[in-house]
Amino acid sequence: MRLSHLFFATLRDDPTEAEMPSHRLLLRAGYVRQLGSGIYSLLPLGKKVSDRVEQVIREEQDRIGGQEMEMPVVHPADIWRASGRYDAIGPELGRFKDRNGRDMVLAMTHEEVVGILLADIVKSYRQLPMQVYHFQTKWRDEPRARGGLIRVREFVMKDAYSCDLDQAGLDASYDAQHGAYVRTFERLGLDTVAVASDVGIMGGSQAHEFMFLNPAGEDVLVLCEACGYAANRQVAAVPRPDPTPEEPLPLEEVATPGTTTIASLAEFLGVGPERTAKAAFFMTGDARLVTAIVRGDHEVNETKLGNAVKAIGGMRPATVDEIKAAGMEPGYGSPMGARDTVVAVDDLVARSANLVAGANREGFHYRNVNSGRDYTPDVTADITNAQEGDACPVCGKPVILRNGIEVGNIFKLGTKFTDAAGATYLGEDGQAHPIVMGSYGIGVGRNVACIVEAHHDDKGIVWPAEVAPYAAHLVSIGGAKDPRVTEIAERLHALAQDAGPRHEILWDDRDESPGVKFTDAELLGMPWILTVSPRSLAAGGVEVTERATGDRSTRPLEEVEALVANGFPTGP
RNA sequence: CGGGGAGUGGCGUAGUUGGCAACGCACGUGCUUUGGGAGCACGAGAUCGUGGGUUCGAGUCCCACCUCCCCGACCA
Repeated sequence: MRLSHLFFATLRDDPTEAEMPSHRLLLRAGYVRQLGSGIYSLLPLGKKVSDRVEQVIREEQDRIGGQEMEMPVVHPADIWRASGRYDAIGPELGRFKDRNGRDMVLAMTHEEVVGILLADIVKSYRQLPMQVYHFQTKWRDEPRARGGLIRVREFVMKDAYSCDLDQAGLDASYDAQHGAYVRTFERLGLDTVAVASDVGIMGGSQAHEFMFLNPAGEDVLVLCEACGYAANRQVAAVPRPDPTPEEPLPLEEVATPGTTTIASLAEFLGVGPERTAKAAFFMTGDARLVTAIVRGDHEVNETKLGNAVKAIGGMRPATVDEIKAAGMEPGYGSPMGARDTVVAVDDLVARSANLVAGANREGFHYRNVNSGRDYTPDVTADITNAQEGDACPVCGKPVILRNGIEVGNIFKLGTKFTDAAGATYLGEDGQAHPIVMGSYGIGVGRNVACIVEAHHDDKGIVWPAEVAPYAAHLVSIGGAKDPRVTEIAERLHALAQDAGPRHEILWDDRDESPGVKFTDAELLGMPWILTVSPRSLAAGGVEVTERATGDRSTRPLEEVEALVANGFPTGP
């Protein structure tokens, strides 16, 4: 490809809206352009990288027997009603009417369609197990897009669906996908860790997220370096030892003016935060006020809390008015004397005696509050976040906390969607059985962004060879002075073209100064930079520079021709 | 949706007490230049996010709205 004809433009200045390196570099180097919040065009370079990433995913899916297909972006709303998700999912599901006034949906995932296809096509146990996948555009009207390609509203996802006879079959498919994901991310140059995760809107019994460790990650991971335990903090259950036992003491009201935070309360009373209980208030999607009680030295984990109280339609922080309507005082709140609220108590609080808790009266707290005696929990469960240094639930060593970006996930779905679609098979026993499904997603664009996060330096992108849009970047200098330069560049360019798509190189044939060309070559990030100039010819050939290391050497023309035709060495 | 910030040629910005919209880069033409973001000359390009209002006069002041970014509640 000749750079003079490439539909792209590099930017000298950083766009102000781009904060993450991947966002900044993909914009500056001309891989993507933004159309709206969370909506991006892939320019030719970006499309090439995306295709290369897809190809890696495709090869690993095919390796475990996945069959590529393609399902529609637009679905009749009825199939989402049948699965219950039309109502269960909020505004992130895109909805519209067609010209006949029928409700339609922009797909955010494809379990419903797979279920319907299974009901149509699979009749016998002989047709299973089976896996299908596709690369398809998803629309998810996220509350907030961020980080360029990291979190967008429209994106291409590889979603795969395993279809098995029974739970044991699902377990095997799940393990196969797990292995495929490990190989996929390794080939993409992404260090990932698979963490146990919440099942969320998918339902089902087990799920893992593949996390790329990055400080800008939106998820917090609980990791044990000693034994390899890894879980999303949303679900990480770390054991908390029993507090020292004490006899319950009589309740005692104390004036604590101006102590609306645990820090100020603990300081005022001269006790540690672990001697206090704090209340947090949430309103569920099904309009229940939840009062969550955790110890002052912990924080509420909304995922655990939502699961514990079986919140339908999610949860949001409650408003001051909602809290007061239940008879509680924000800042001095506790379940004592409260009405019309679901009281969820952390099991550590339930085991801790004589805590300080709010008196539901401004400026007052109670000492010696005991769960069960002074108020009655509706639910007692682990509803707090794991913290750095907590004991690993497997080996007991201290855990560490890290941020991660979810680059893929795997879910054991079960029969939720096949039940909704009536997808059954006739078993050897002559009876109808529901098909057991799993679902497996990888966001292509997010992976592109994460690869840049992992592979860049202060000059630009450094693509791993596996996903680079071109095998090499050819810089020709001084063609006007020495006709051999253009001649050789033409020859290398043609040679690469004939060698096939994976060997294609990008030739900067523009009439630009050497500085501009070198700078752009480093910004664009092809793994190899070839320089042909009167100087390189005088030195005996073509200069070959490895982008990642900066190692450069001048090689005889024949040697460079062989590299271009047969492939460059892959990294160390 | 809550909090914070920003909208001025393609990109990055300046714009004073309200008084001719400016600068760098990029872009076009010509000449020079060619191993690390070249030089000179000429040139094109903006209804200053939108709609109201105040005023002789609004990029600037007031009101409303829209969009985008960042931090929180959701997910690949």
